Amino acid sequence: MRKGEQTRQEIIRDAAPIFNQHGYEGAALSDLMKATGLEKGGIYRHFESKQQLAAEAFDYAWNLAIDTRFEGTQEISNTVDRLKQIVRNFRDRRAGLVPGGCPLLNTAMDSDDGNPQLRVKAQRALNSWLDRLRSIIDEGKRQGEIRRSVNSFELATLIVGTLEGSLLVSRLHRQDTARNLACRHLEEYFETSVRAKEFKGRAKKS
Amino acid sequence: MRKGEQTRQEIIRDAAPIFNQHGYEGAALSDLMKATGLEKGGIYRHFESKQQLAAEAFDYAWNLAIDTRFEGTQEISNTVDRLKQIVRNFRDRRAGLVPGGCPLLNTAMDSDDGNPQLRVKAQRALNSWLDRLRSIIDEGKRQGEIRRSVNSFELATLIVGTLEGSLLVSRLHRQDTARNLACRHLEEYFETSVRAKEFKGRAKKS
DNA sequence: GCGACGAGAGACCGTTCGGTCGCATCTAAA
DNA sequence: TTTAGATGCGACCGAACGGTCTCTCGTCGC
Repeated sequence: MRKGEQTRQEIIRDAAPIFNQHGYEGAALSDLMKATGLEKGGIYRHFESKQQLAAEAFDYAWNLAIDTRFEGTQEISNTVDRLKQIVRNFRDRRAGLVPGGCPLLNTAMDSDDGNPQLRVKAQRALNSWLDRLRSIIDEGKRQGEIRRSVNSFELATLIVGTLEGSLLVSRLHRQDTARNLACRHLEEYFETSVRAKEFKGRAKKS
Repeated sequence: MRKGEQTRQEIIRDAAPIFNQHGYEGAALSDLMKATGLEKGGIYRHFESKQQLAAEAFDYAWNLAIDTRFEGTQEISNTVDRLKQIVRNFRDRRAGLVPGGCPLLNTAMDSDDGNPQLRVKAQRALNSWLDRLRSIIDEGKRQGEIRRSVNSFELATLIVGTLEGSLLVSRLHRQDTARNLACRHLEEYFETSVRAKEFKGRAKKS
């Protein structure tokens, strides 16, 4: 019983990059066999279908990604600075992740037509990410660090959209320019339009 | 000779939505046969491979998209207002496009691993889009409508990244919120950080 | 109206797909 | 050491894949 569970986890770990790089359809069982070093029967012993394996591989990849993006941010007391660190994490911390880029971006596109099971997983992943950002923004508003005029849902959506979009352009261009640009833009935006102003000036725009 | 060329164009037109919705691998020949109403031999009479058909279908879809996004913008003399109209076009003008969403976004993701031919096409499409935006921004700088401090390449990249990212989130969420938000954000950004402050004499309403 | 050729059909090809299953082997508790 | 259940192998399956080729039919210049 012990050995089996260990093998199962290894399969997930080895299969995740394949799914993340090639997509669900593009990840052939032969690829998964090569990556895991197992034969077909060895894989199907632990998963009842390719779908199920893909689902667990996505969870593995996404958890790794989301943990990395929020890494070392809990200690930052000021919420605006915390948001800035999250943006910087998105830009800088790419080591240790599952190869193939953001699992959310990949799976969202991959499952857009067909594959409802993976699509639901991607939607939940997006929502969980948005929720974590929203709660930070709401906390900031409560603490007076973020302007009351800021809509937390809208800001969270803007952050996610901007970051993921820059990722797409960066990947197509094969260079980091777009990602760096988006991060700088967001940090600037946080300072000019999100962070609550001290009493020296009056907030004038939304 | 005439009949053949007409059929060829019809195949491209009918195949484009299939490729745009399902991706290259996901678009099976049987799907293309159903969409075109032709048998296998009828399709291969006009295209020497699935690859070639996919490439031409992408060109068709992308030209339609890019034309629509710049539709009715040449007449706008002020460059900042022109940029704003492009953003609005991106948000609003979705009728008449090839179904399945932005061909650039789709093909970029689809060809990220493997399929170098389509990837090159996507890269060129991105560059052509960026170049058209850059030339507008440069024109604006020359005419004093856009601040000299603005880097045209960076602004163009930011616009594209923000728009495409919002598209992704919108599609995953199955609602337009993210797209509308991104457009509003960009328009605001144009006014606060792009439009030159001095010459407000030629302010033009949209 | 005829003949030549362009156009399309569809049977056929080898390969690969996801998935199954009987069997050999390994593991670990008694 | 024994042994029963856990684990993994790989031949096998039907379906679907992209692609080829021959043959028939429709179109169009003469």
